[in-house]
Amino acid sequence: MPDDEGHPAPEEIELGRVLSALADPLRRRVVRELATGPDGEARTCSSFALPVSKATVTHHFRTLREAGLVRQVDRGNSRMATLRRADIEQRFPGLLALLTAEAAEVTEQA
Amino acid sequence: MPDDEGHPAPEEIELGRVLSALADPLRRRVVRELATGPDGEARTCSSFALPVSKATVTHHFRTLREAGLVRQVDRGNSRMATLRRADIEQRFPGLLALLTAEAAEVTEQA
DNA sequence: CTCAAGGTAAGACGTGCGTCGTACCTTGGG
DNA sequence: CCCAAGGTACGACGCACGTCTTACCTTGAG
Repeated sequence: MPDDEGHPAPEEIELGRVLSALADPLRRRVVRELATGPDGEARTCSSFALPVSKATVTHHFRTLREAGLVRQVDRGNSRMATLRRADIEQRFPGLLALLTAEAAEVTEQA
Repeated sequence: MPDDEGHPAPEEIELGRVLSALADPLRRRVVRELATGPDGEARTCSSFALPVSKATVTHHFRTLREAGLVRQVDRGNSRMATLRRADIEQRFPGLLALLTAEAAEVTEQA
């Protein structure tokens, strides 16, 4: 298992940390976008166009990574982030569905 | 609908507020105990024996109430708290199960 | 009636978190 | 080779949150 810097093992993922991570709207938005997209999708941090500075983006992704929600792997120039869908689903079944449901709400509020 | 002081309507319950409320271990413990117990169970704030002062207990229950997780009704001398199980389940299906699952973990960690 | 018990309100205090700017590192593209 | 682009590290700042103490209110019990 190479390069697991700050990535908790599946059984080490704690509910408290996950909930704290998801309490922030920006982080929830990241997870939501990843959960809505195809499985295994890898995106760069900057591709989410969060309305904050680079440093803050790094901070949020570290929080998501240390909570066990996202996996980050170096890919040359940039760092790709993927949703740990299976791990999350196994540990907290239905959690991701709650987030995507919120997305639907926001969308249909027109 | 009498005495809805600070109790959001079912459709007003926001995921962000709920997650923030559940990010605190003490509040999670309260909801967990209520979720584990029988439906409609009403308990006083003090019956949870939280390791904090009375004022802090009041603060936590206000947070839970304003998030829409708990309903508080005056009953003479004290104030009874009940879990809004149906509302939560309708709005965020599976959420309570995640909390009770955490309880199982903590229990079986012997 | 009187009082203890349960809760609340208001204010204070420390810590944590979200945010930023700056400096720095790495790497692929020209 | 060189540089812009993507990220990170560090330090700072402000605000929100968890906590407490104190004072106060309400109500059932004796």
